[in-house]
Amino acid sequence: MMTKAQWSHCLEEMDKMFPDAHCELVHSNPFELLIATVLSAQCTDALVNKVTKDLFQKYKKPEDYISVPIEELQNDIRSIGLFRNKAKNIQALSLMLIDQFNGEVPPDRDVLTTLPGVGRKTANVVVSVAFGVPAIAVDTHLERVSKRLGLARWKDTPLQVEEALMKKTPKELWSKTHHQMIFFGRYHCKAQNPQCPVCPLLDVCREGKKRMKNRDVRV
DNA sequence: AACTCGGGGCA
DNA sequence: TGCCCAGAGTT
Repeated sequence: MMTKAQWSHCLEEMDKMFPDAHCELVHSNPFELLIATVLSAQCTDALVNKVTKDLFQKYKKPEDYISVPIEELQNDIRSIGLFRNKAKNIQALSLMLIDQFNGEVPPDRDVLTTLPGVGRKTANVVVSVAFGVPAIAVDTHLERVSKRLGLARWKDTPLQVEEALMKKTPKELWSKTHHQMIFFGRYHCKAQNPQCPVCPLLDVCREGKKRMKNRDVRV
């Protein structure tokens, strides 16, 4: 397993590679971030941003989302995947915010998870980006990178990966680490054709060294 | 643990 | 045109 010192070195190298890593969802308040993050499940942030530009012009408050027929909301988000589920979740979620939370987004990860369409990953993004709560939102990028580097075991669940990362990372860096790892995973440590031959983390990466030894990697 | 829900992007 | 990408909920 990777040591804390090695992981600290990795974070420094990722910072050099992606100094501008940041949340890519376009939003101006916690409610918009919540909607954008729910929409982002199983699709890219770039795709979500195409939809939310118009969406947030039309829908400002939870009340606005439940004031239209579900077919209309479905149509407004049709170009992203899973739009029927997401439209239903957003209307149910808006109703819950009005009924239980005075129309506000609760700034608590475990409370957010009770909302429909909000799992642990989405809740972690919302509390960390909107409310500054230290959190590491584990998506497929973080999961893959953590397992390749040797920070987590191959059989670990996303929650186990999150716990391993929190254990090895200073708390004040949790939120930043999430964004760095997203960029590193998407553009460098890709699911297909990871850039091991030019990777600055190669000397401490379990999977990278294995791949270089086997030389089945395209350079 | 496996399955389902749906599109866009890209080769 | 077929493969790859990206979470939550249910069984």
